[in-house]
Amino acid sequence: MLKKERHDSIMRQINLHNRVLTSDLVQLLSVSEDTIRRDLQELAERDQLYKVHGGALSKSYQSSFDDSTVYAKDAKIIIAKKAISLIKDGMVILTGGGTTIIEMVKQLPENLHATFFTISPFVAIELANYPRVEVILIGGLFSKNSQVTYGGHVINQLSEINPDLCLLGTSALHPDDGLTDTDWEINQLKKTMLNCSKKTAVLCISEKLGISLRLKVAPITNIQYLITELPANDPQLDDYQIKSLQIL
Amino acid sequence: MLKKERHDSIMRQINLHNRVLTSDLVQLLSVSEDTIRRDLQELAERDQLYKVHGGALSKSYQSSFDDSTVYAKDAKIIIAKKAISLIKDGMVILTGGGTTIIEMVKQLPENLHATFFTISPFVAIELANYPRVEVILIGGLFSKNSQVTYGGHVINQLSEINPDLCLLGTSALHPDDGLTDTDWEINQLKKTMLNCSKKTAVLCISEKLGISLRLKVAPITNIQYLITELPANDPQLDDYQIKSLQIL
DNA sequence: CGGCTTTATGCGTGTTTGTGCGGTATTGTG
DNA sequence: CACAATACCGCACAAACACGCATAAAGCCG
Repeated sequence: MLKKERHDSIMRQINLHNRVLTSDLVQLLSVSEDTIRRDLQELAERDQLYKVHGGALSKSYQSSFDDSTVYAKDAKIIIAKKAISLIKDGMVILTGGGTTIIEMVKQLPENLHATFFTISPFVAIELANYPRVEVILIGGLFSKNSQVTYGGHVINQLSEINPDLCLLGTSALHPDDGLTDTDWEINQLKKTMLNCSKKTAVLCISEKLGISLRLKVAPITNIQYLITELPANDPQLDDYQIKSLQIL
Repeated sequence: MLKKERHDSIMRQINLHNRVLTSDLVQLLSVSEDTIRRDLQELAERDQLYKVHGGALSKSYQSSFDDSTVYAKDAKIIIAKKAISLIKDGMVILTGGGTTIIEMVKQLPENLHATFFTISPFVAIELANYPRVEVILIGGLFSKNSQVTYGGHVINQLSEINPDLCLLGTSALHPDDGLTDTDWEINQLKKTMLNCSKKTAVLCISEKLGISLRLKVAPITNIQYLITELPANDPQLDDYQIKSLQIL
């Protein structure tokens, strides 16, 4: 087995399970521990995973929990500013949840006049600070993990609205595989959000670029705007330079 | 389980609950007490949490500690304890918003198995900490003042459910005028909540007793339980000693 | 081809890390 | 003060790791 094949296999395992144990990989790939260790080290140097004693963890898993405190906050504020440039007075906007979106909401101009639909209670609470914004919280089952409402009831209600713009946080974005996720229900939800909206903007910190998870939400051609903290001409974004996608 | 995963798991617990007990974590993560203690120590050294005898507290506990600025908190905790005595495993419960209700939710037994409908995002977020509780957030317009959802859409959805118990915070309760309020929409909302439920409990700190506001929600005979921080035989409650109303 | 370097891998040895256990000290509470 | 719960300390041990070295395959070049 070639080194590259092994690396791919390891990355697949990681994206699938969010974690790998060195000992499991030894068995799976039938090579020595040292080899696996060297593999993980290399991949870690390339920032493709996060190495820990005993194995490795997915980067996206990583940042979804404790990082949201300080680490990526600056990046998220940059993203927020860019996203806000898409929002005009009088628009009807649908948002998902996640720290990136909440950061954006906090940066909105004081006197914005708009209508927001959201599936995230946190977003609703933040939006309540804006006197001229109408907030509609879409109700349904409340997800303990994602802290958004989900399930059939939410999907039904989404099918009754047609917002001008949908703002989505992301688990992963890949040039070929598009938008992907790990949770089936959230996956359905994102699909519906995307379909019911006239346009969709994806807010995505750069370290989630190039990653592909188990479940496919939508091809990249279904998205109109990609917002990252990088400048639009950054080489990391080269793979996303296609006609239908505007990069901010 | 990798150490880092354990740390993430602990941090998630803390961010949700604002506190963790060492003994709970031992069970949850199936490792020895020493290991948990070392974990907490490490996280404390990294300033990710605040270690105390018996467990740890969220660093931002101060922010939720500022709900010590919540008025009459001690009284509300007493009320909470009494209200919980009404809740049995398997019940379907509808709650309103307000600090009293939120305080109650925080005091719920760890392993409660129940279904909660709520119009308050805050309540939903708190309830999400309980693994065996199903949370349904009723969606609709989001009120900037009361921080609950309201309006026709909420009323419609309420008419489709029939919970065993409705828990209501109160603006005012009067022996003759019953439950009253000042806001027209919230008034409609409370009426509907009361009507759709099999039984209703009113959570009310004593100083709101004997007050009557502009808009009438319901006569006192429509309420089954009155919960205050006072003992049931307190003279202040004499006026409420009627057959249909049980005072806790 | 033969000699040379480069790259990838495995093995042996000593080190570090993570975890549990037993015993003892400390803390909180009635 | 007594008692239980919790914390701390040192030790033991296995698992994971780092490093140097040996080996072998692959690549390169005159």
